[in-house]
Amino acid sequence: MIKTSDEKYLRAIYQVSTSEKIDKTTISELAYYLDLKPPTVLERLKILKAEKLITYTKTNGIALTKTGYKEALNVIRKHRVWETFLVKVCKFGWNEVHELAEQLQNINSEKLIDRIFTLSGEPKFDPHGDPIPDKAGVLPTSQRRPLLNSVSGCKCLVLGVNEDSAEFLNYLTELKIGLNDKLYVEKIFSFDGSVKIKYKNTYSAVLSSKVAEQILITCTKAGCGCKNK
Amino acid sequence: MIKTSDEKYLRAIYQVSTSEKIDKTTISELAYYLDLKPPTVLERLKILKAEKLITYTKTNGIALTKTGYKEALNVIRKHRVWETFLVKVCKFGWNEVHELAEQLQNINSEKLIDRIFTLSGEPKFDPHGDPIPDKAGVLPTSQRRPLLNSVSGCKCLVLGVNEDSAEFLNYLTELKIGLNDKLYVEKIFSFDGSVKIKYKNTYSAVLSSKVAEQILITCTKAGCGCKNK
DNA sequence: TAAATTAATTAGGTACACCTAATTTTGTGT
DNA sequence: ACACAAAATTAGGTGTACCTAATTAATTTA
Ligand SMILES: [Mn+2]
Ligand SMILES: [Mn+2]
Ligand SMILES: [Mn+2]
Ligand SMILES: [Mn+2]
Repeated sequence: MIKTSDEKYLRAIYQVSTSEKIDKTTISELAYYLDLKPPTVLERLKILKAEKLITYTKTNGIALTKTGYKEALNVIRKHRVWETFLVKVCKFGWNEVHELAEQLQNINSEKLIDRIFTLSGEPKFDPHGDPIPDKAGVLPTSQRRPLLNSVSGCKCLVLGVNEDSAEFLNYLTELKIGLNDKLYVEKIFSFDGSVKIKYKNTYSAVLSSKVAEQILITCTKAGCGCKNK
Repeated sequence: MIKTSDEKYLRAIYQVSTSEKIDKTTISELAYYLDLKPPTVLERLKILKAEKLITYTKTNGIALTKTGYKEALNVIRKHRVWETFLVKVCKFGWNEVHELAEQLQNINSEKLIDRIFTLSGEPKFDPHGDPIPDKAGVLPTSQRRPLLNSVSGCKCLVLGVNEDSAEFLNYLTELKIGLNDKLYVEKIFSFDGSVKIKYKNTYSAVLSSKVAEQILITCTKAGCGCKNK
């Protein structure tokens, strides 16, 4: 049986290893993500390895085994289903749910998750646009890419964010940018890569490249020539 | 700040000390209720005492202080609100929710409990008929007493049960006895105190005194002479 | 009231999830 | 190739929540 503590690590390993900017999943990356010290993480990894949930070699770093991946996706499912429930049913803001979902994700009842999932309208994506795996561990697909790689004149739809942090989401909320909003890319400043956008008729903003990198969009203008990925 | 572990003990102390059949709340009673050994409980009680959440003297046993009582009722509230949500909104059976609510009761978010409470229809009583304290810690009242103390000819309404255990609730469910059902007391066998009831037009059953003791009812027949309490 | 029983307490563990400091291994730049 | 920096590992803690076995105190019961 997989323990609460295992779940935390498996989710972290999944998140770190699917993150764009990290090539190899190392102990120090994991420790940073989990806000723990490397020896603590190493100790637990040895157990996960013994449980055959991960493999770990110096050359390839940390990777999930088939079983480990299955378990990781199950935790991801629980986390994202709870987040969706909190936003859709309980009317929380998308910036308020991540930490709470981290508590709720280790409640141990498949039946409960099923009911919460139904109550939330059987969602395919969570409030941050992240795909929710089905019970078999299959992720729905969507072609999303960072707003950063757009060209001026592009018309986009916001499909998600790369960051869950309340800090970042608060910022977007302040700018009145949310999931499924339409953005018009007015200009890209090649100097620093910042992006000027217009949206919701009256709003406009200049987003730093750091912010534009975190906003995931899909281009809705046919053949606009924006570089995908 | 009150910890998860404190909450568990405070709820237990409340439950044991309000239980009819236990006169003094002792370490061994608590240990039995919590399924722990006495030294473990004693150790924790020392901390709770230092935190001024309980008082403990050999003569009076364990008692909650004002603060401790406040906290205990808050956990009780969370537990019972979750149970109600699980039954009313998630369509669980009343026999399936206690253990799950024990996990959920330590989720730390007042806002979440408020939303769950609203979604459940702002209930005053949980699925077992137990009163849900309001946010100020005030319990709604209802005059309930064991079915055991009835007289033949009595007409009763089931308002609750003394036992949460799945085992007991399964038994009642099998007999088709549930909350708010009307029972007609046909006969009391003075030999062993068992109670013959008729209900739902077609059903009838003989309940042992042990069972009748756990079913809480209110008498709906005026002046039927049944001994209250 | 003395003996027997039961409850409370003390003493001294284990397992787990974390830590710091020290050492060893690995990777990089010149 | 060598020196330096970064990452991994080892060694040896801490605090918390539990345990058993032994002792002491309090209650019953004879
Ligand atoms: Mn999240
Ligand atoms: Mn999310
Ligand atoms: Mn309960
Ligand atoms: Mn209940």
